[in-house]
Amino acid sequence: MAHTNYNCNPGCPVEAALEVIGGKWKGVILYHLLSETMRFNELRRVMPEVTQRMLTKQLRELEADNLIARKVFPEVPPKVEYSMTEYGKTLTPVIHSLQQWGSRHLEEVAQRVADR
Amino acid sequence: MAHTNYNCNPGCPVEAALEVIGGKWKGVILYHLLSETMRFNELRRVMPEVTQRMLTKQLRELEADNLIARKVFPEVPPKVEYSMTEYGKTLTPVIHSLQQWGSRHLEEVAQRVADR
DNA sequence: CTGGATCCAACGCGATACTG
DNA sequence: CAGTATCGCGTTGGATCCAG
Repeated sequence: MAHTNYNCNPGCPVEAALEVIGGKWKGVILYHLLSETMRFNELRRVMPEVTQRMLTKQLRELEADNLIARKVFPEVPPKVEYSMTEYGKTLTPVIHSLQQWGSRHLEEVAQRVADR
Repeated sequence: MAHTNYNCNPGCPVEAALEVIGGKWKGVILYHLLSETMRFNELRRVMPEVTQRMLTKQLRELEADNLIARKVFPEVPPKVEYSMTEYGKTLTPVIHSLQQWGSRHLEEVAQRVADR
């Protein structure tokens, strides 16, 4: 289910992975959903700078790729929960290493600023 | 767990990481450069679908973020080598996990197709 | 609350031509 | 070989309104 152009030397693993999780906000979405199931507006709250339109779009794509599950509760007011699928959970090492590196990177950048 | 920064903004580690390596082709570029130093046209060859313009741009950004080094040889014809910086090499776990997951994902997708 | 539909500006990106 | 410059279009994505 390619959303960006699929045009790889057939079988580059990194390209294949980025094809699926390389969307602008997908990494962050997966990061949050790995820690807990969340509703639509909960996701908006932890990612304030993502517009509703974009959040919806990225969620749909992740769902189409079978990484997350969308569960609608037939209630009023509506309630929709997003959670990782079993397949999506296999991304744990990827997101985890991203988080680890990001943490150290934030320190690194802060250090560079402090040095000035 | 007790110290995880739940509220993502600002300073979400995953966002910070994606900020730097989330560019459309950066993951693939880093993947290749982690295995070996390469010249400009060598990179083009292993990533045929990336235009020259985009490759140049992404390389410049990675260089600005101190992840890769650009070494110009004052020769005719020109020769420019791109390599990982020491800091860039700290991305090894990230790229590695991406590659691992991508490999299994390719098998998964092939399996889905075979099932039909 | 959880979206879908529409309009429109911004710019990412490709194509092409040119240069040291 | 390794870029830079310019043009132009198509997509992205924000803002807004509407709906179940």
